[in-house]
Order: sequence, then C-alpha cells, then structure tokens
Amino acid sequence: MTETPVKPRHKTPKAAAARQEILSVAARKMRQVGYAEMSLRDLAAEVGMKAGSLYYHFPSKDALATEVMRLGVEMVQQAVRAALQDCADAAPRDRVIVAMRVHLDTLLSASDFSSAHIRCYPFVPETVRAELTAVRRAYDRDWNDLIAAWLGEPPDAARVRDMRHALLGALNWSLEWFDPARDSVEAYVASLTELLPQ
Amino acid sequence: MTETPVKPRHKTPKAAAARQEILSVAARKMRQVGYAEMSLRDLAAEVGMKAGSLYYHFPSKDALATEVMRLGVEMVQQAVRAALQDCADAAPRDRVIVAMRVHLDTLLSASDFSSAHIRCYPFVPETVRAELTAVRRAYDRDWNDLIAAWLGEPPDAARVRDMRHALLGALNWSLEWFDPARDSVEAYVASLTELLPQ
DNA sequence: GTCTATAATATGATAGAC
DNA sequence: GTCTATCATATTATAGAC
Repeated sequence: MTETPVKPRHKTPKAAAARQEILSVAARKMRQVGYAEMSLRDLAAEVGMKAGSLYYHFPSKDALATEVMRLGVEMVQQAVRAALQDCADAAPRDRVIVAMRVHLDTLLSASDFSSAHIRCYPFVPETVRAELTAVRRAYDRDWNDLIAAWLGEPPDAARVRDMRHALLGALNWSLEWFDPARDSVEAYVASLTELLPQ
Repeated sequence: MTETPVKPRHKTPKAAAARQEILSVAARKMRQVGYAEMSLRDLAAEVGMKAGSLYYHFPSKDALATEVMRLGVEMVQQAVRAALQDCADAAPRDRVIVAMRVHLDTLLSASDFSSAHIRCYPFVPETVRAELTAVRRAYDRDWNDLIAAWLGEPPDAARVRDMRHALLGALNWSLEWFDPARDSVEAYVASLTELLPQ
C-alpha cells in the first residue's frame, strides 16, 4: 500500500510515443478514407512499421478506432469548454456563436480525431458505437445547456434538441464542402449568425 | 431510318425487373452499412441470386454504386421540383420551406437511393464521385435559385452558398439522429422555420 | 439469366524469432 | 518493440456450363 504510480499506462516512453504516432496517423486516415477503407498495412506503413507490430499497442482495429474517436470527442469538447470559460459573462447568444466557431475550427483544422469521429461514426461497428455513447452524450449535454440558456424560459426539451441538431448539422456538414483555399471559418460563422434569432 | 425503338435498354422485361431489384437492395444496403462494407455476396443473397450473377446486370461494384447514387440525386431533385411547381406563386420564403420539407421527407422515408447517396458519397472511390459531379451540381443550382429568390437583391453568391450549406447541412445531418419513433419531419421543419429570417 | 467454380488479391489477426 | 511468416477468411471479378 505504499506509493504506487497512479497510472503506469505506458511501459516505456518509446511505447508511448509510438502509440501516439499510430493514433495520429489513424485519425488522418480515418478522416480521409473512412474506417473500413483504412487497412492496417497502409496505416503501419505510414507510421513506419509493419502491420503485425500494431498489435503490440492495440488489441484490434476496432480498439484503435474506438480510441481515435473517443479522443476526437474529448478534443472538441475541451476546446469548446475552454473558449466558453473565457467568455463566461457574455450574452447567451454570443456564447453559442463562440461555441460554433470553436467547434468548426476544431473539425476543419485543429483535429483529425474530431473530424474522423464525425465522418466515421455512422459506419463503424456497433460495438464501437456502443463504447462511444457516454462521451457523445456528455458533449451533447454541453450544447443542450448552452442552447437552453440562449432560448431562455420556459425550457422546451424538444425545441432545444431541434436547435442543437440544426446547428451541429450546419457545422458538421462543412466536412463535405469546406475548402480552405476558398472558404473561411469566420465567414461561414458570420453567415450562420444571421440565422440565429436575436 | 424507320421507326426504331428509342432506347432498347433492357434485353427482356425479366432483366429489367432483376436490375431494378438489385438497385433497390443495393440502395438499402449502402444506406445501412456503407459502400465498402456492402459485399456483393450479401447483396446478391438478399436479392435471391449468386454474386457472379450480378455481373450480368452491372459491369462492376463501382458502376452499381454510381447508378444507385445517381438515381438518388434525381429522385430528390424531382420530388422537390414537383412540389415547387405546386406552389409556384407562393412567397419565396415559403417555397424554401416547402423544399426543405420535401428534401427531408425524401431522405428519411421516401428514398433509400437519396439517403445512400448522402451517406456514402464521402468515401466512395474518386472515379465514382467524378461521375456524379454533374447531377450534384444541377441539384445545387436548384437550391441556389430558390435561396437567391428568397434573399432578394442584390444577389450575393457567397451568401447564397453559405445559406445553402447551412440549410442542407441541417437537413442532411438528420440521417444521423432522426428516429421515426420519436421525431417527425413536420416538427423539425417547424423548428428550422423559426431560424429563417422573415 | 443464373449457376458453379475459381482466379487473384486483400484483409485482420497470431506466433515466435530477435 | 518490431520483425517475418503465416493462418484463416473475405473480397471483386471472370470463365464457362446450363
């Protein structure tokens, strides 16, 4: 019962670094080509190792994908939460706009993990989706709170949910059309802002 | 130069029926499990034939998927166009709302082809996407016209495009959350209507 | 038109050397 | 920790019988 390291997750620093590299490349591949189309041979080659070596770090392709997608939710959630803390006293409508901007920026430039999650979730194995339910719900709740504060009393759960679906739909769908050479996050957020009732 | 049948596309009525059945099942599978995850063996089994037999009707999996997705755009486009003709004299904003309702209804209940297109397009082979560019652009133009009429003068191409992306994002994203047992197209369209400036 | 049989290839995963 | 080698299986696609 003496001092034991809280979480000796990584056997060595080298293992931790390799694991991180695998996750990063996997996130990029999943975003680009999808879950089913990402082969472990290609992934390993881009990391600089052989397919079999991946199994030292992850027990299965599913487990690797789950980790990528779990990190993806946590990253966008943390980014949005941090930005909201920096404008804690702003008007509720302005806080919604801040959250939209940060969510969008995370998807489009900051995190392959977040965009991989959004693009791959629909077609990932049921067991993987099940493991992501909790983190997804937690992020949904953040948006529900934000939107409820904006819409004001009385709180109408169905209306809040519809607004969340509409806003996140307008944001997440950008993965299908956004071209950094032509579009800007700021400009799109400005257009969306026109749609939010004062 | 005498009367020749305009398009003797189908060798026999039986072939035409089988081809249609294959397309319908493929649309459902693509919507449910995605393009890469749809195996021709499973598809053929659900149609009631063997995998090899599919090649009598389609030269490749890509060609089959292309046809499914092409039909998907045309179906939603025709449904929206028909509805708009029925309210040709309505106010531009109301015509946008009609188009939203019909687009949504086509995705969510009327056409597996349309929903298969939307869900699978991001991860389908580049060659398939290339063949769909023209039909997709045509449908985009319909929405541009509709939105331009609503926003009025002066026409601002970037603003019209942003509005199209926002509206279609809010609609298409419903494939990720809509549950017929809980949600209704009418209710969601009503919520979206609140977001459209008068 | 659909079948059987099979070619050619790719995949996720495992065992054991180093 | 990573490698080589391989297993077991799945895939798209083709050839030819019926």
